[in-house]
Amino acid sequence: MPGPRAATPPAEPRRPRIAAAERERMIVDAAIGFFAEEGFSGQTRQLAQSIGISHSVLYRHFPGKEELIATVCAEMFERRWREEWTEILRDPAPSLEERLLRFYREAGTLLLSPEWMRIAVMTGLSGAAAPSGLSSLLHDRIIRPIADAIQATCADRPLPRDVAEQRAWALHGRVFYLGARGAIWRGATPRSQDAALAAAIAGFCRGARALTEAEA
Amino acid sequence: MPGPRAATPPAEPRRPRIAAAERERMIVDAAIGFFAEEGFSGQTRQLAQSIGISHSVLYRHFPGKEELIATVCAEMFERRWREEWTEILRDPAPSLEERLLRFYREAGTLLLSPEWMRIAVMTGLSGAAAPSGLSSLLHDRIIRPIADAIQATCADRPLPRDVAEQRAWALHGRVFYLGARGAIWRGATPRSQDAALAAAIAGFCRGARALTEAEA
DNA sequence: GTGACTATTTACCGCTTGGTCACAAAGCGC
DNA sequence: GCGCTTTGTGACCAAGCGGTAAATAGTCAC
Repeated sequence: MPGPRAATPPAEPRRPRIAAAERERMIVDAAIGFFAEEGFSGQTRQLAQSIGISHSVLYRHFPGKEELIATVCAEMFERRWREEWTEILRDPAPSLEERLLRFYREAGTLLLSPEWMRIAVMTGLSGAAAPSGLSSLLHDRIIRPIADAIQATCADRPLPRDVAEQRAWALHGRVFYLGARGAIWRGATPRSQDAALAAAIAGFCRGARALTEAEA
Repeated sequence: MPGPRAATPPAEPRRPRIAAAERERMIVDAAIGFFAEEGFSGQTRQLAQSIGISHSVLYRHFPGKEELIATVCAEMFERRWREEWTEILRDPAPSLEERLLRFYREAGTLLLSPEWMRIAVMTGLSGAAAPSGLSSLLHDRIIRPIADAIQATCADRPLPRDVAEQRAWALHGRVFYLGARGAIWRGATPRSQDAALAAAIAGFCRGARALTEAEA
C-alpha cells in the first residue's frame, strides 16, 4: 500500500532562491533562445535543464507550456518593439530612402535577429500568427507606416492605397528574406548584411520610381 | 503467464489490398499535405488515419518516420521539379523580364504552393535544408540560372558574379514572400497573385536597371 | 529565534507516440 | 483446393512528455 509520497532527502545541492519576477525573466529569455532553436515542440524538461532548474519550476511560474509560448511571443512581438522605430518612418525630413534605411537598420536589430525570424515563422506555421500579436505588429507598425511614407513621397501623382501597401510588402519581403536565408535555412549570408540592406532599399526605391514614371 | 499474443478476430472490415508501389504513392501524397499542415511533429497515427489505414502500414513501407519525411522532401525538392522550368531562364530569345515572368508563372505552380512553401520552411527550421536537396534546388536550378540571365543582359557593363547572385536572391525573396504571406501566415493575399508577381518582377527589373545606370 | 511564506526539488501520473510483433486474410501459381 | 507470398490489423512495448503533489529549505518580518 503506497502511503503518502515518501519524504526524500535532497540528493543535489539546491539552487539559490531567486525572486519570482527575476526567475520569470530568466525563463522567458532562455525560452526564446530555446524555442527558436528547437521549435515549439521542444521539451520543457530540456528547456529547464538549459536554465539549470528542475522542470517543475516552469510550471510554478507558468500555467502550462502554451502560456509560456504565448509569453515568449508577446515578448518578441510586443514588448521588444520600440515605438521610436516606427517614428523614424513618420519623420518627414529625410528622403524616403534614408528613412527606410534608418528604420531597417534600427528595427533590424530585432526583426532580422535569428530568434525573431525563426519564432515569427514558427508562429505562422502553427497557425497562431494573429493571436500572437505578430500580424498587428507587422501591419500597424511596419507596413502601414511604410505605405504612408510611400504615398507621401509621390503626392503629386496620388498612389492608390492598396498599391502603396503592396509595394511596402514587396520591400519588407525582400528585407525579410535577406535575414531568413541565414536564420531559417542557415545558408551563406552576404558578407555585409548592412550593404545588402542598403542595396535592397536602393533597388526598391529606384524600381518604384521607374515603375511610377513608366505608368504615366 | 501471458503466452503468445492472442489471436484476435477482426472487428473492422478489411481495407482492400493494394500493390506496394501504389500504396507508397498514396502515403507520400497524403504525407505531403499532412506534414505541410501539421508540421513534422505531426503524429504518424493521425497521418495513417487520414489515409484510412492502420498506422502500422506506414512502417511496412517506410523504415521510420524520419525516412518518410525524407521521402516527402525528395518528392517536393527533386522529383516534382521540371527541368524545363530552368530552361525558360536559359532561353536567350525573350527579354529578361519576360523570361523571369514565364519562369515564375510556371515554376510558381510548385514553388508558391502552400505545401511547398510550408515544407521548405519547416525543412529549414529543422536544420535539414542541405541534406534534403532544397539548397541545391534553390541554388543550382533557380538562383544561378537567374544570375546568369542577369549577367547576360548587361554584357556591355560586366556585372560581378556575387552582385548578380545577390540580385537574384533579392528577386527570389520578393517572390517567395509574396506566397509566404498566404501560405505561412495565412494573411490576406493580394487579389491577383499573378498581377502581384508581374509587378514584383517589373519593379525588380526597373530597379536593377536604374541601379546599374546610377553606378556608372 | 520563530513562524509564515514561497522557491525548489524529487517522485509520480497518465497519456502520447514512434515502432514492433504475431497473426489473419487476400491474391496467385499450380 | 493448396501452399506461398504479400498486405493489412490490432495488441503491445518502452520511452517521452506535459503536468501535479508532497515535502524540503531558504528568507524575511517581527
